[in-house]
Amino acid sequence: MTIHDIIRTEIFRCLESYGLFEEDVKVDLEKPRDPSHGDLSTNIAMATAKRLDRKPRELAGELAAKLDFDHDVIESVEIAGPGFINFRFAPAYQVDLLLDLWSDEGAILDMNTGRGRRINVEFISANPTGPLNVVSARAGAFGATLVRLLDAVGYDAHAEYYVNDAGRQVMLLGKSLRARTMEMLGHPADFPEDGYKGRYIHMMAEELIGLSSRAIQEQAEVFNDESFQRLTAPDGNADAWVALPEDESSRRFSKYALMKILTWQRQTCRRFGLRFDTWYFESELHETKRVERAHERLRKSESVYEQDDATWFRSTDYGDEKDRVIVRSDGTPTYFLADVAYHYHKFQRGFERAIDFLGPDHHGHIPRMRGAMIALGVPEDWLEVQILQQVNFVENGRPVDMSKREGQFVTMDALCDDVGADVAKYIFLTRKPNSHLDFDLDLAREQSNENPVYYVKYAHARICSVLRKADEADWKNVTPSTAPLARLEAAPERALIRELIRLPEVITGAAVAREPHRLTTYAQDVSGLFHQFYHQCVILGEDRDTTEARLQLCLLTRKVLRRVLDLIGIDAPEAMGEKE
RNA sequence: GCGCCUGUAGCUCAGUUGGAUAGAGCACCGGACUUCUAAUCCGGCGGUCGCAGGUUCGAAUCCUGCCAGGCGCGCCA
Repeated sequence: MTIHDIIRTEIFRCLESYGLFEEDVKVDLEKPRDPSHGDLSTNIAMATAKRLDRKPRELAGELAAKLDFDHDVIESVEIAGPGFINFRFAPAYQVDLLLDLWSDEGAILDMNTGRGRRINVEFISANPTGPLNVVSARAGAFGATLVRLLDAVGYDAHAEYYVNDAGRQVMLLGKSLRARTMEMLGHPADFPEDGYKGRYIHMMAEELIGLSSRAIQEQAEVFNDESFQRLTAPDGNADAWVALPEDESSRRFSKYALMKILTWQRQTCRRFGLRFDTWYFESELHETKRVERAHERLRKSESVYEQDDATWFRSTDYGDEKDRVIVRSDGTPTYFLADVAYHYHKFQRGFERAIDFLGPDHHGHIPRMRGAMIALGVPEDWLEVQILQQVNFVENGRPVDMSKREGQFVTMDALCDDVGADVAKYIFLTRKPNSHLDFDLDLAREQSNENPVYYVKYAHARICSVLRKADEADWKNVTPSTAPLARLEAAPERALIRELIRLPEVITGAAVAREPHRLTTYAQDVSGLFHQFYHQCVILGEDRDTTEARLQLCLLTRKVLRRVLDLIGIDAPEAMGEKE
């Protein structure tokens, strides 16, 4: 029985004498933001006053007098403000919570909301037509942290990256590379209209020209280790491809470009600390006939019709603005149909839920995709879409153009070079998913020493330092335990403890609400309270009992910070390096 | 025109899902290093929560209407 249950039960017992029962009223318990208002608070008196024709504050006083609790759990019950009833936990109860935190078993017990259910989280899924940009970086920070959060609360979360390797964009990429290569080889070549003009195409062409067909095959060998087996290098080399008929030539260049770009993208991801359980290739959907089968299954749902030689899905039945083509009049399937097949396969793979992180330019896809899933017989709430709003980067006081085609954009690698992966991840996770964010690159660079992330890292390093000093002073094998922790009564100590025991609630809340940014807010709060505690309370002091208790508090704080930084995906340093 | 998102301190953003006196960081002003690391701490300055109504004991939070900004409305992906 949690403390919430204990309090609720007791409130309901008292309410019976007013003729109110559990089915009549909802008892909300919440944590007051002001610590002087206690640890939990209820508005029950205000919520029922009207119905009982009473004054809220008077009713609160009456109820408070009737409530009877074990003093080892609830220390006091007070009324305040317009009619709040505030509960203050007994120190012994808080110590129990702290010790739960120390033993992983206890903490996990509280976090068992996932019950092992499989959940698929798809993020980034950038077109393989250029280096990953900062929008992908934001998605990476969110997606990876959400996966860790879901795992932390007992889900079996799966990180997935969808590779659109079958579309026209990849062909266009190949044609762009072909044109650049031919240019460099002194052949006249028309650069495709809307082709990719980025510098990376030049770099790729330059590198390619010197390569033998054997060297190209060797480049593909790096894929043997992971889930990239689908990728193979094209036969031959640049000289040979240029001599081929245009179609076949473009195909070879596309294949090569795809291989190179995915290699880059994966490297960038690794550098950013991102790991994917699956890289799912669109081409596989076509080869395995899943696209066709999805088509047929949709057809059976009777929400498909023919018009103007094309096949349409009646997505307006599901709230879409207009119906969508799934097979073009030339007989080829649309991207949408492949995407439907992909998501349906996700469902078939046994995930009880799928979360997609999408950019704001894709929000229009939600109704049609949801509709298609429902038409295929997938539960309505199976697909969950999180829209990550655009990142607007500002450099030299000007917005940075993000178009890949024009080749002017901030890459994820450049971001790592500038501010470091840790700082970038942390900053992305200080914003909630649907906030539009302006990221001033110049400021991020300049401020890298004044950045909030260092505040948190420093708190951790500071604890490590104190603990090293303690070790030298012969405090070995300190472990949190009941009696010393119960001695912590100074205000800064109580405030820190109060915050630490929120950990399970913060993790659960962040996971359930899909709001990883709550972690950075929490890390900031814990760090701040630790810094205050550090300044106001001498840890390694004269009194051995006090020292022991405070060292235990340090250990607990460090554990909490580590856990949170781990979830955010950044390093918890033992010591801070020299300031630049 | 329709749809989605956003509007909170000079700037960048939080605000525990409707609670009590709206909070951080940066910037600015003033203090604290002979000390367990000052990448820290303490104090100050700074607000018609875009505007106007509504819902109720109570609204930054919910509903409606405006205003402003971003994005989307292809047999592209």
